[in-house]
Amino acid sequence: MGIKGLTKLIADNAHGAVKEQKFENYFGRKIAIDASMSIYQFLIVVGRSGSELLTNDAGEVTSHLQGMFNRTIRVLEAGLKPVYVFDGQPPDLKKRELAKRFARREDAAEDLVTAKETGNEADVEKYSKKTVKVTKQHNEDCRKLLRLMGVPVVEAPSEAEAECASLCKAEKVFAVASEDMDSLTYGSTRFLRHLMEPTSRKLPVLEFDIAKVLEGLGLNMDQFVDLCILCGCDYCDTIRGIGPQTALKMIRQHGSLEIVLENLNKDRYQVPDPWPYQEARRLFKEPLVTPPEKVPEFKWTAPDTEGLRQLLVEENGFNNDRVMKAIEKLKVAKNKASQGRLESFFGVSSSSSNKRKEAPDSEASAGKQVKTAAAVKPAKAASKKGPAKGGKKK
DNA sequence: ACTCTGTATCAAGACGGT
DNA sequence: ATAATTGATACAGAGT
DNA sequence: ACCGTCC
Repeated sequence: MGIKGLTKLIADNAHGAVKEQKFENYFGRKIAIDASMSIYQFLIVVGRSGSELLTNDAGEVTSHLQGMFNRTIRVLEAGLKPVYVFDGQPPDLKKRELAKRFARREDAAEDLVTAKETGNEADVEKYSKKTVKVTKQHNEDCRKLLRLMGVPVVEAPSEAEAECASLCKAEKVFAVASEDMDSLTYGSTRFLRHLMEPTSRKLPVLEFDIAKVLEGLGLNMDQFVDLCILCGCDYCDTIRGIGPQTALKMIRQHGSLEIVLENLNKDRYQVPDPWPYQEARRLFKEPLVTPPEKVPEFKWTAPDTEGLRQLLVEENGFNNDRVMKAIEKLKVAKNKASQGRLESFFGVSSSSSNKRKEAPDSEASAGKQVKTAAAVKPAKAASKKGPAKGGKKK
C-alpha cells in the first residue's frame, strides 16, 4: 500500500520538489530498480488472457522473462545503467499486513472459480489479475536472465525498497526508480516515478528530490517518517479519522509522533492497540540492508550470447531470430553506454575541468550525446564521485 | 459549503507489421 | 510450506 | 496510430 496519499500531499504542499524529466536525461546514470515489482507487473499484463500467460513447452510461465528481457534492453539502449534489486525476507511487523493481503487473494481465487464456472469473461479477467503471485522461481529466472545479460543484481536481505534507498544514499546509484512511495520514506535522495512511461509516450518521468520535499513540507527527515506512519504505511494501522491532511497538520504542529499522541483528543480519535509506531519508525530509519561498504562495485558487462540462447530459446521456447536480434541490440547498447558515460562526463564538465583529452570515441552518435549532456548538465558533479573502482575496499 | 476520510474500482508491457 | 501491489480516481458520507 | 502477437 505504500504511504497513503503521499503523492498528493507532496504535490499540494511541496511544489518544486518534483521535476518533470525526460527518459533520455538519465543517460549514463546508475538506477536501482525493485525487481519484484517489475516481475509482478509483467505477470499481470504480458501476454495474459484470462488466467493464461505465455509459457514454454513444459507449461511453465515465461511472461516475466519476456517482459524483463525487452524492458532491460530498452533501458540499456537509452544508456541507463540499471541495477535490479530483489526482495529478501519481509520484516515481522509486515506479517499482519501480508496476512490480510493473502486473505484478499484467497477471496479473489474463489471468485475466479465462480467466474469460470458461469463463464463470466469480464470477471475471469478481473480475478485472474488479482490472483497473480510472484514465486521464488520467477525471481530466480529473472536473476539468471539478468546475469546473462550482464546486468548487476542485488539480493536484498529484507525489503527491496529499503535496499534501493540505501544504495542511493551511499551514492552507489544515482536514483531509485519505483512506483512505490515508500522509497522516499526509506530516504532515497532521488526518486523516479514513471521511468518507463515516456517510452510509450504517456507521462513524463517525475523526479522527486527528498531534500526539497522536506523543505516544502517544513519537516526534517525524522518528522517526515513520522508523517508517513501517521498517513498509513505497511507496518501500522492508521488512526481512524486521521488522513494525510490532518497528519501533516499534526506533525507540523507537534513535531513528533510522541507529542502528537500526548496531545491527541482521545475522545475523538481511537489509537489502535497495539500501535507499534516506534518499530515502524525503526524499520524506515534503520532497515536491514547490505552495509554499503559490502556492496561490490556494479559492472555492466557484455551479454553471454550462448547462455541467453540456451535459456530463452532452448529452455523456454523463445523465437531464435528474435532473441538473436535482441542480443545484437544489447551489444550495441552496451558499447554505446560505455563510451557515452565518458562523453557525457565531458559534456558536463567541459567548461571547468576539461583536462583529459584522450577520448577514444565518438563517431556516429556524437550529436545526440551533446544534446543529452546539455540536458543533464545541472548539478551532477556529486554523483560522479566514484566511477572508478579503487577507492573503497574493506 | 467545505474538507476530509473511507471504500470501491480500475489499470498495469513491448514488439513489429500494417 | 514458502505467496503476500499500488496508486489514481470517483464517489459517498461524516464531521466541522 | 492501431492491433495482433510474444511463449
